[in-house]
Amino acid sequence: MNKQAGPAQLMTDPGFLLSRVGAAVRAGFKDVLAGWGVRPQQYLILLILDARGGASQQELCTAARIDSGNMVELLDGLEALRYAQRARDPHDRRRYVVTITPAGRSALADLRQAVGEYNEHVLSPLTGREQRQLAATLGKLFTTTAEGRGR
Amino acid sequence: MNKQAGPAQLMTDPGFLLSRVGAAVRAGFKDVLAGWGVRPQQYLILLILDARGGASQQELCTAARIDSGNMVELLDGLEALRYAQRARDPHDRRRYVVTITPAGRSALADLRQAVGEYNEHVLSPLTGREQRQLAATLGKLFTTTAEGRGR
DNA sequence: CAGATGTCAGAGAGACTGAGATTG
DNA sequence: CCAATCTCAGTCCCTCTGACATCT
Repeated sequence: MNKQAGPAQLMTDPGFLLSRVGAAVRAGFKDVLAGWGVRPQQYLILLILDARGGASQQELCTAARIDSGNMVELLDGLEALRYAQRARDPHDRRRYVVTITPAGRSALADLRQAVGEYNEHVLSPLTGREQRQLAATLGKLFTTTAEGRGR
Repeated sequence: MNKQAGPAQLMTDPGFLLSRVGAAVRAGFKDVLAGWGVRPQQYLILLILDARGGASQQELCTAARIDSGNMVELLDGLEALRYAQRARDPHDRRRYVVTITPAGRSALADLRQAVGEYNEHVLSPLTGREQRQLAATLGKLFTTTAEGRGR
């Protein structure tokens, strides 16, 4: 087993590894969700809607860090699947109130199960202790890299 | 496993954090390289060419995990910048031998400096110990998530 | 009017697929 | 003929920008 991974120094570069492993995890994640016709961002939206009970598109954009230009198509897809629905906010008719449907909650239960299994699979090479350390360390980086996005 | 990942629980989900932080790091990385008119994949190619002294496009695709269809345009760009050049392999005229130019090595020195500073900035919220642990853990995941891609 | 919300069209990147030309 | 290498055209997803209509 030759290691052929290019410059060996990259294998210890946290920035490079973060970007590479993150992309690989995202790709596998996408494949899992594709079985339900749902994209990663739509899964995120369903999670938020389930937790909050309802949100404007603006709030969804902020919470999920999704550009408002993309949100339109993502919600169109969820409405076509009957997993979510839009309704004008009667108090402020510029806004839509987006809610998750019973069918959406049902699908979300399956999705959570599948995603949980995928996570276990991806993290299986690590010990439980390493998994917790990784989550804690990434949590730190998440809060600091989170700033500055959005329109 | 347990689960019930609402948005709050997502902050402790390693898979989610990996995908998010990885994307943020990749985006910042791209901005740094953009100052030299170089894209992340082209930087990777330069690193590999510098380490090996020369490679066919096929070898570059494998080492950098880049699709052969994309490699064409990436090398076109590096040739236009005079950072790399293609020459037919006289022993197998199907192949190109790609090499880095002196100008490419010079630019690469600057790029390494800038990338190093960016890495320090990104990882600054972590202690030295955490940085080493992160690199080691990601290294494990990299080898297992690496399989299966390529044409 | 100014500001907020949502929609739409298009750019650019990365990842991928399929077809074809050239060479071994 | 078959396989390997490279090129080209096109698709898909994600991100971002700018213009626009609607509503407060």
